[in-house]
Amino acid sequence: MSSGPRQGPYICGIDAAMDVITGKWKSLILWELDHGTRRFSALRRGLPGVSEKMLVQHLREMEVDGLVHREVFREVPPRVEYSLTEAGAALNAALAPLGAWGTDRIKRIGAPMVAPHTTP
Amino acid sequence: MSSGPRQGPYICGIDAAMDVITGKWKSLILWELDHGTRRFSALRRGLPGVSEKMLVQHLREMEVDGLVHREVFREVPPRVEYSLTEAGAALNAALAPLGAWGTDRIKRIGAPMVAPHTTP
DNA sequence: CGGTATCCCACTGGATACTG
DNA sequence: CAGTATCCAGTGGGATACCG
Repeated sequence: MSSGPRQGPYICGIDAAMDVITGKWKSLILWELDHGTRRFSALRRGLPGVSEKMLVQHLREMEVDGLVHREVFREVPPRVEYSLTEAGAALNAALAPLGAWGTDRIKRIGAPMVAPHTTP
Repeated sequence: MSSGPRQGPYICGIDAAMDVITGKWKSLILWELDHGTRRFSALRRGLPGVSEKMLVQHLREMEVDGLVHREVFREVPPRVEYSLTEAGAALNAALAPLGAWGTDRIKRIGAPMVAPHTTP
C-alpha cells in the first residue's frame, strides 16, 4: 500500500498539483507551516478537528512528496519539528489566488465560517 | 440526498475553493469549458477516461455551485451546451498558478503524462 | 510528546444496462 | 444525443486504544 512519492501519470499541471494537496487537511497544513516551523502538537492545536492519525498520515505523505521537511530531535520528551521545503512554499504561494477566490465565494453565498478556535 | 449548493461551514478560502473543485474531473471540466461552450459529447471526448455518470454528476454539482451554465435546446436529437459562468471563469483563472506549479513538479520529478488523445 | 495499530463506515468513482 | 438507474470496489477519514 503506497510508499514512494505520487508520480502520475498526469493529465496536466492541475492534475499533478491536486494529486499532492488532496486530503482534507493538507492545504491547511501548508498554510500553518507557512507561518514558520511548527511542532506536531502545535499543528494539532492549529487544525481544530483533525485526528492524530490523519495529521500524521498527511504529514508523512507531504514529506514523501517533498513539500514538508521533518526534523526529529532525540530528546526527552521527544520533539519533532515540521517546516516547508522550497517546493512546499512555492505550492502555498500558488494556492493564494485560489484562497482569494474561495474567500470571495464565501462572501457571495454568505457561507458560515467555523469558529477559529473553540478555545478550551 | 444532497441538493443545494455546497455552503460550508468553511475554515478558510482554500477550504471553500477546494470544496467546489474536489472531484476527479472538475478542474479539467473547467479547463475544457474555458476554451468555449461545449456540448456533452464534446466534453466526453475531451476528458479521456471519464464515465457518463461522473461527467453528468460533476456537471450537475458545478451547475448548482454556480460554476457552469447549462442550456438545453429541446430539439431532436437533443442538444445541451455547457459554458462557464463568471464565477467559473474566475475560478479557472485562480487555478492557473496551481497548474503552473504542477507542470513544474511534473518536470522536476519526471512524472509521465497520459496520452492526450488516444484518438480514433 | 509524538506517534502506531485497528476497526469501520461513508463516500467517490467505475462498469454496465436502459431511456426520452 | 444526453442522459438515468444500479451495482460494486476502493479509498478517505474518524474513533479508539496502545507504545517508545
